[in-house]
Amino acid sequence: MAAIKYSRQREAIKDYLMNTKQHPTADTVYLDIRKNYPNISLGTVYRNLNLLSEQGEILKINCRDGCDRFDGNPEPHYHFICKICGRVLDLEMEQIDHINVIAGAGFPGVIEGHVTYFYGTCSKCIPIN
Amino acid sequence: MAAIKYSRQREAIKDYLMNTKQHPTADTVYLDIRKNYPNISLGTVYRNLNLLSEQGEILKINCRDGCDRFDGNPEPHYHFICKICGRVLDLEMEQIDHINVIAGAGFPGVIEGHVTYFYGTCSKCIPIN
DNA sequence: TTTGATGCAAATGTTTTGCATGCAA
DNA sequence: TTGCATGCAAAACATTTGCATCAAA
Repeated sequence: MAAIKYSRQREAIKDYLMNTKQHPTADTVYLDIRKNYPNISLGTVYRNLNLLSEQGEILKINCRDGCDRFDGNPEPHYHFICKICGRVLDLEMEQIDHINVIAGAGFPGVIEGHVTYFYGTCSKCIPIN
Repeated sequence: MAAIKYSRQREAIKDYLMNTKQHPTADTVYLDIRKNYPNISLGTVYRNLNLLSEQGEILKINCRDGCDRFDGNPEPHYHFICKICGRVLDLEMEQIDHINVIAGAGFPGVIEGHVTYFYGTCSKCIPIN
């Protein structure tokens, strides 16, 4: 197993993610980090985002709008995706692991977890009557 | 709005999906359809898969293994993805729409639905002791 | 000094698209 | 005839990777 060495680029990426409530794409991370590290490459951003999510330090969100998004909060939590503006928001709700039991009833395999996101209209996109 | 005209390619794709329990990728659909329609193009397969799923005649599944999969059964239902072999299986379980209510509590927007899949080990991949 | 990390560019894999032609209505 | 659908190839996109070089340990 390869030892992980410090890199200021990785540190900057983690820092950036921990200080935003947005759920940026890899490209957004790249563009923003580049303001402070003009020489950083997109490959490095991808490599570090993958490394950090494998290490459990960040979350990789598959929101299915074409590209992955990243969340600096590694605690398992649910997300909401606005179908109007596309924003990804954190939801403050309990874990709903009981649905694993529901899914497992009568299923011959082993259910280990679930991936869930909610969609709808966010407060900013609700039309004012 | 453009009228939709019959095409035997689209019919073959829909037929193929309705008669399989697999959840094939676009490329798999293409390769299999090509056995009967050697001249069909991948572009046509993609165009029709998108059209059919927009029409609600099939389901597009974002299983997060890089490419989308398709399901000839358009009724909402849940899927299980085996993390060992990657197979996508249908789950026979009730709709769990109560989780929308849980997610909506205290959330300022409107929750309209959720996307969920379960993962774990399928019966064929459970090691025999 | 050793070895992981970087920057760059090229490659990859999936999906979309432009366009001339084919075919349904 | 009209115009949607097709086949083909090129393009678009997100992501990964090979490699020489840089820097952490």
